Amino acid sequence: MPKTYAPPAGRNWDVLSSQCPSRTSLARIANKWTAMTVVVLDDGPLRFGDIRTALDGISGKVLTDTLRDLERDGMVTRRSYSEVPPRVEYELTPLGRTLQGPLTALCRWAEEHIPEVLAARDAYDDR
Amino acid sequence: MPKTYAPPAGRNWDVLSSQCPSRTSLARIANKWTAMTVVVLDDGPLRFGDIRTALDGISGKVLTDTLRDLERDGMVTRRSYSEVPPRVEYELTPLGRTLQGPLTALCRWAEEHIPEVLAARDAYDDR
DNA sequence: GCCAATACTTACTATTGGTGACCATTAACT
DNA sequence: AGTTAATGGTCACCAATAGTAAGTATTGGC
Repeated sequence: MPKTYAPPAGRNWDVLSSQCPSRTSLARIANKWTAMTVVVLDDGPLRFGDIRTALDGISGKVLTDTLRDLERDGMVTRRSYSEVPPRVEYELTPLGRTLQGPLTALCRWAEEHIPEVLAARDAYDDR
Repeated sequence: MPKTYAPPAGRNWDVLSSQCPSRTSLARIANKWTAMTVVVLDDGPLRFGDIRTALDGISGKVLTDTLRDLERDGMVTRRSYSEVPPRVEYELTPLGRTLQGPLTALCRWAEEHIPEVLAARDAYDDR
């Protein structure tokens, strides 16, 4: 029987409580590389190298770490084919797909509101 | 005349491009403290100390840094009253309020899906 | 004169992010 | 036979960021 989890007795899960495991989970998903990775995995499985290219500027180590963390938390699956050169594909799980809405929204926000943000920064730095 | 910004010629803003300023902005908002701060500022202005209490576990320095960055990017306003002891209130700007939807969704996701995440971690660590 | 209260600084340490070099494997060239 | 290229990593290292703990300024109340 698989283990199931419930919040601490008499409470609900609450990211605002420093003891709550949901806060650790928030820390993982509220991260630029996580957001970009999930967005990029939107159209089906991708190979490691393709993700690396799509995420323009990410280092191999950081991408490995990001994908492993996402895999551990059940958001992506890793499929490795015994070929040479090696081929490894990553794909969102159903759980991972539930993140696409919120994380895509974040990326869009950054793109849509960047003019206001840049203007605000100028104003602040000019004071 | 206030400065206005447009994306690089012939392109749109794109967080996936490492040169695009929207990626810096994504890095700021895709952050656990930013998310929690925006969520907590939902009901009107709050004092520094109240935010600190609500964010259970954040240090003074990190909260100061977070709030200053949000202020610089035009998402919160800081109002300081000349009293002793000092009183400083922080409030979301209209721009900051447009972040509430996406960031509240992230926090909720963390709370709602934490049982699945914990189960996935167990499964991964048991392999 | 001393303490409490608040919103910070400052100096320090720990953790994370990021870089560049290297590795194992085998097909395709020269 | 030796060399090159491709892929998905790892490793040792350095830089940047997050976090900790102590200190500062101000002044009303005791």
